[in-house]
Amino acid sequence: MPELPEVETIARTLAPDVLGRDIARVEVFDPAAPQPNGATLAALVTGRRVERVGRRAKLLLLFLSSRPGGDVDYGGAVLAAHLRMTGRLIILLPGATTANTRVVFHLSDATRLAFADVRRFGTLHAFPVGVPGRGIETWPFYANLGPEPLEMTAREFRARLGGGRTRVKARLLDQSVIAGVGNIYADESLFRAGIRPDTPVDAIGPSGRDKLFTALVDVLRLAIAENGSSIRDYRDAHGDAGAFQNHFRAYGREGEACLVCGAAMRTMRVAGRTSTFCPNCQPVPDGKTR
DNA sequence: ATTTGTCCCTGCGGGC
DNA sequence: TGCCCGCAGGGACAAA
Repeated sequence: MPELPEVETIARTLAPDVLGRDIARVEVFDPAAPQPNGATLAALVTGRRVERVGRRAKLLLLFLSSRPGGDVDYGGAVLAAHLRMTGRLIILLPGATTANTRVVFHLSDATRLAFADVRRFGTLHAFPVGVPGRGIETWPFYANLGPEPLEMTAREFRARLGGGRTRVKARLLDQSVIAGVGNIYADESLFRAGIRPDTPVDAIGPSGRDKLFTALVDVLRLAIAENGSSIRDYRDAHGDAGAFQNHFRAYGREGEACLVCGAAMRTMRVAGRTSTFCPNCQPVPDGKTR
């Protein structure tokens, strides 16, 4: 579930509770969560200090300090969490527990950071910094990520959308093209741009691409400002829901009236995902759309 | 070379 | 009321 705005929100709400603390102990309840395994991950992160909290695509990143005095000072480590569909990163208050806890990081001041995940699709990866061949840049998923949509130019977006008969929504969801866009924000930006999800990218001209880029950036910024979208599982690091679901114009509105023209919203399957659109405001392209 | 389908896993809501 | 089916925000992989 968590897409770019949700992970961004988690990073922001997590930072005050973890920055400057050391990771004292890692408690693994589900051996499948840490990659490649709990012992390796724990060895990489234990004893390090959280120096920065960041996000790349849908990955939540904890940048950890070097470990002077250790056997080998690797110059730091990076912990990367991917929450997939139902993962959560939650700061546990003293005595509190949370359901479906898979890993708990015990920090130096008794702060506990829990990684919980009902469906267990989420993963945790840890990488050393400064060790050739072992850094996060060697992780194919990470290495292949496209640029951040909020850090790219319209010109770059127009080019990266590419050509061919690939459907535009599939291209938007391709993390190697643009990083961090998922089903919700793809549908929302296509609706705002007036482009059907199954439009071949070939049929979208420069002005259509600019419109789509503007819509995407707007939607992502608004969603970040609203602390993300909480459909069911998503919560920030303190367990609070986001509010952007109250601003959806397309996602989840099948059968409801289009907020622009009143037509009944419809769904279709694109790139293996349900896609909601307005048959009137997002028409089938007649050749080259401008 | 792309692109679609299947699978990972659990829970929930709708339909019967 | 209760059961069953389909579907859910993502991505890896196999196969067409």
